[in-house]
Amino acid sequence: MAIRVYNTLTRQKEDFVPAEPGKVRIYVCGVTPYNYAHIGNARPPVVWDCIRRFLAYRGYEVTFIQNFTDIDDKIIQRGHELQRDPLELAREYSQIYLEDIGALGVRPADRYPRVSEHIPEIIAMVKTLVEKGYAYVVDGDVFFAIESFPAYGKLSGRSLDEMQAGSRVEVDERKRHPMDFALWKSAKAGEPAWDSPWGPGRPGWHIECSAMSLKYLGCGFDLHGGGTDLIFPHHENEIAQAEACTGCAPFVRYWLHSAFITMGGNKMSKSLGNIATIREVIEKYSAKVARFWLIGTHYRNPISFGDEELTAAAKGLERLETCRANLRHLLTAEPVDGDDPQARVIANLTVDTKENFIAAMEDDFNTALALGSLYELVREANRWALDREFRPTVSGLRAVESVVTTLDELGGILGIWFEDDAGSQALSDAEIQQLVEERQAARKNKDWQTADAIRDRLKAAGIVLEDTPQGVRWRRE
RNA sequence: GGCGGCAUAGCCAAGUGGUAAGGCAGAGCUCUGCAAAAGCUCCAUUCCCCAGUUCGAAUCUGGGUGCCGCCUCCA
Repeated sequence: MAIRVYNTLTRQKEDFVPAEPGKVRIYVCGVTPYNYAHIGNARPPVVWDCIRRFLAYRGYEVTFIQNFTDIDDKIIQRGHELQRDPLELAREYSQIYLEDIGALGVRPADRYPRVSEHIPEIIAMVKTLVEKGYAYVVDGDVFFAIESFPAYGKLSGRSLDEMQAGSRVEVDERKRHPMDFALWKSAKAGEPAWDSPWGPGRPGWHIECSAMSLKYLGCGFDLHGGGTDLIFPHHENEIAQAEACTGCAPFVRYWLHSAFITMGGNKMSKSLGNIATIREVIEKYSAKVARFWLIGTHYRNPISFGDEELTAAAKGLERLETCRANLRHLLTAEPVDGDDPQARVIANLTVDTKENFIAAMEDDFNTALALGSLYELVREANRWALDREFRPTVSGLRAVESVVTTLDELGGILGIWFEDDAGSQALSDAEIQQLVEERQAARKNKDWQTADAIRDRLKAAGIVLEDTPQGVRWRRE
C-alpha cells in the first residue's frame, strides 16, 4: 500500500510519491520565539515527529528542517518591553522551545535555520525578485507584487477579487495592490538592521521560509507542514516568492496542515490569552501524557484541551504501559514444558496488529486509528497471558516476546515509550527481588503488616507489586 | 461580506456506500489476606435536522441549523 496524504493544495488525499525515490525532504514552520511556547505550538512538532519516525520505519531517508523566525515585529516589541536585545531574547526562547519539545520526545531536526543567520540568502532572493519584476522598491521597503504572480491564491483557494472585497485592514498607500506584502522592511531607529541594496533594514515575514527551505531542501521538496493558520497568508506567500524567484514549480509537492488546539471552544492563541504553556501542561500531566493526548486525535482535527481529556489520555497510556511491563516481567519466568495452542493465535495477532497499524499510518498518518490497533493487541494479550491458568511454556514465552516486540516497535513509531524516571531506578532488580522474597516470607506467616509495609516501601520507590497465582509480579512505575 | 472546515454515546475518538473500532468514565461480576493488575457482561437499532440517489448511506447529492478557523500577528 502506498502512503496517502491530504494535500491542502488539491484539497484531497493523494498517493505520496517523493521527488526522489527513497528520500523524503520535509520543512515545517517553527515558532517565533519571544516567550514560552504554548501547548498549541507543540502539536506540529509532535505530529511531524510521528510522521518522521513512520517514514523512517518504512525505509525512507528523511531530511527534516524546522526554522526559527528570530527576527520579527513581536520579538522586537518584546525586546523593547524587556529592554533586551531582540536577537538574544529570541535565542533564549528558542532554546527553551527546544527543551520543551525535546521533553515531549520530539527528536531533533536535522537543522534549525534562523533568519538572522540567512540574511545574505534572503537579500539575494529579494534582489532576484526585484530584477525579475515580481517586486518593487519604495523608500527602502521592498514589496512583492501579487498581481505579477498569476498563481497567487492557489493554496488558500482565493482569488484576488475575493480578498480585495474582504480586506478591512488599513492599507499602506504605497502598495500597488492592497495584498502586496513586504519582502524587506527599512529599519526604524532601535531595530536590528542589516545593510542591503535598498538601505539598512530587515526581512519581512514569509521570505525567510522560502529562502531557507530552498537553501536546505531545494525546489520541489516533498512535504511542507505547519498549522492551518499559516495557509494564508504565510504559505501562500512562500509559494509566490519561491516559484517566482526560481521559476520552478511546484515549490512543494504536498502541503500538510495540522488543526488547532482549542480551549473553551476557541482556538488557543496568544492574542486571545487562553493558553497553557507546554511547561505547564508537562508539569501538571507529564510529558508522556501530553504527547499521548496529542496523538490521540488525527492531526487534521481540532483537539480540545481540558482536564477530562488529559486524564483519560493518562489512563489509556497507563493501560498500554502496564501491559508492556507485565509481559516483560513474564519473560523473566522459568519456561515450563508443554504446548500452548493459544501462543500461535497471539503470534498471528501481532502480525495483524502490525498490518493494521501500518495501514492506519499510511492513511494520512492516522495516529488515532493506529493507537486503536495497539489496544486490541493489548486486550487479547492480557486475556491470555494474565489469566490465572497461564503457564510459561517455551512457545508461550516466545509469543509473549513477540507481543512485547510489537508494542515496542509500533509504540516507538508514535514515540509513546518514555524512559523510566530516574527515581524508579533507585533500587536494583536484585534489591527489589530481595524485598519481594522477604515480603513473601511474611505473607506465608500471615504477617500482613510486614508484608504491606514492604509493599508500601517499594511503592514509594516507584515499584508496583502485584500478587498473582503465578507469584509476585513487579514493575517500575 | 468572501473562502474553508467540522457536527458519531456522559467525555474523547475511529469509521467516505454493505449494516456503528477503540479509549476514558459508569454499573454488575470473576480473581483476591488486603491491594493492584487483568478478564467477562452491560453501556449509540443509531451517527445535528429535512429531503433525495441507491437493493443498501454515518458515509453520496441538495437544503437547513449549529460550532469553528482563515481573510490582521498566530502552530
